[in-house]
Amino acid sequence: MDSFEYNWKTPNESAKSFQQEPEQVVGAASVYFASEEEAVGVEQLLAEPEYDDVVDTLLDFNTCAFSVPESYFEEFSASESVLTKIDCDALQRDLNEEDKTREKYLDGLSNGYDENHCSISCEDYLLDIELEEETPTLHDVTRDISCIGNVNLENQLADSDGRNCGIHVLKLSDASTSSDHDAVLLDNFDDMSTDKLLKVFRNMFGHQTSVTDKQCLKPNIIFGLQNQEISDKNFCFLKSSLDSSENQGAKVPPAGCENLLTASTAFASIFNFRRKPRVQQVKRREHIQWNSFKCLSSAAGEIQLNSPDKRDRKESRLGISEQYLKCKPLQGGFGRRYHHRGAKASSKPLRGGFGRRYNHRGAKASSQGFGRGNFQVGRVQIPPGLPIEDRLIRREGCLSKYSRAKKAHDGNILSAEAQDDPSGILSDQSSDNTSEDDWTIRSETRGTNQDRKHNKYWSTPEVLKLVEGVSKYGVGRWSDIKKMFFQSSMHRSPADLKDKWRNLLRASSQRLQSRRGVDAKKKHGVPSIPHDVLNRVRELAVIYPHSRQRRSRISPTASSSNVESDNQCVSMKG
DNA sequence: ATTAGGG
DNA sequence: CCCTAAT
Repeated sequence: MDSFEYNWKTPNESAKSFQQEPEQVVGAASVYFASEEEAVGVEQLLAEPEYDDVVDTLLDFNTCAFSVPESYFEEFSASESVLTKIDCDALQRDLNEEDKTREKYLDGLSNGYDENHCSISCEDYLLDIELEEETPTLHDVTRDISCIGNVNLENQLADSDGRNCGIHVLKLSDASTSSDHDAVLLDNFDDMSTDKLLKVFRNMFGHQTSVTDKQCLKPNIIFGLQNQEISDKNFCFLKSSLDSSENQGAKVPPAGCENLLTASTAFASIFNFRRKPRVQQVKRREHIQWNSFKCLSSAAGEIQLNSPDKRDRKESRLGISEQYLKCKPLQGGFGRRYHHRGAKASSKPLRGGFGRRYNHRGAKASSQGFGRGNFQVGRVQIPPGLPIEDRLIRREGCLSKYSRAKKAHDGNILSAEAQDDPSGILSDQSSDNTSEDDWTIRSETRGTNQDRKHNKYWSTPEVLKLVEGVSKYGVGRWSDIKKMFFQSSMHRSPADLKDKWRNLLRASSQRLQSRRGVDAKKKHGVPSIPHDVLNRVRELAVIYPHSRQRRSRISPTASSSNVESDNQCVSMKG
């Protein structure tokens, strides 16, 4: 029953509320508040000076997430008088207690979602903030909630005056879920059957309601219409009646709420639940972000507002991200991803530190010829390996012909090099099915991917060579080993040797290789390291327990006879 | 420039 | 595989 997804309450609670008397049903809120009471309740809650910190409590910029514990909702829905009579002490206590468990919520958020709590993404809202300084702050948004509430009040008044709410609802929700292929005409609520109203309600909020009273349904639907209209205005999901004589004063946001569009968009963004499937989530975010951007930009009169096709939109988004955010992660596309690596600009948290970046690393192109350093342009650190065109292009988010050709050329070289090594397994970049959520210019960079040097698995012969080299030179003289045993292979830098040795050590010290791990490797076609090799590694580990520096202090006589010869060999050579 | 060690 | 500090 994904129709409950947008409810404030958990599915269980919602189900429970369905069995209650209609009067007790406050009307489960959807993405938007389903009832005026709830909207006003939130407004009042946030407006209360005692709850000034509520916003801060709920909105944690460090995680870019909005966490609302259940207790709040209970407070919301329990009392008929909504929030004005909430026991302040109780709420405060809840807040305090919640401090402790808040991290748990947030952890849950970062892991996906927590069944018991609504997690709400505010990234879209933050994007809004980023785009325009005059974009409302959260306080503005909360203030504007009253605006939304007032709209409802006004319209209720208008409605009670006998005026019609002439509205054509062209498409209130996803067509696949809508059983109404025809537009629903809400010319007159009073003329509509209860069934029809229920249908409208379901289409609007995505779930059914047990409320059968027309008088209860009407405000909900009106309110939903207003919000939906406001939010999705640009996409014409709903449009005002063509008959202007009929709908005067009925459906338009009242004057003086000019910024309602923006505000409510931001508002809706805040309350955009994260519990939807990922794909939907991405779509929704894209939608909202574009909408927000459009609103803001049109206000600034900067860009034309043609509805973009997908590609244009993407480019625009890139423009936004590059220009305004400057810190969106840029993921490398190689088959196995160890960490998220991001455009290095984000080493410093953006805007007072929301968004902990755990292991986002800079996109690096440290091929051997260029050393391992980066250089920095402004706040953005650019990989040194790229030609200047590409550096600029990364900022612009579009590619010139030249660079395309260049990249293709590089890609050929890369693949040719890969073919050169039959034992190496090509990293398949195509299997990278990361969603469009990442802000990479993947479509452009794919094929070259200089973010990572290579990702060639170590073949058994290579491992043998390494072991041989270590037994000859000892642990730590990686450059020597590289020179002697890996001269031909241009990849495998000394550091790589060192890393591989460390991995070998790790593998060898693992008592019983977990059956699962081995199977997984076999499944992926990765040749597991022969046991005798691992044994040899372990031997060498005993012989050369530490790095070269330390080892030099160990008296050669302390080593076993087997090592003795090796050491002699080393000393003879070096 | 190399290496060790953390990530 | 990348990054940084240390040498």
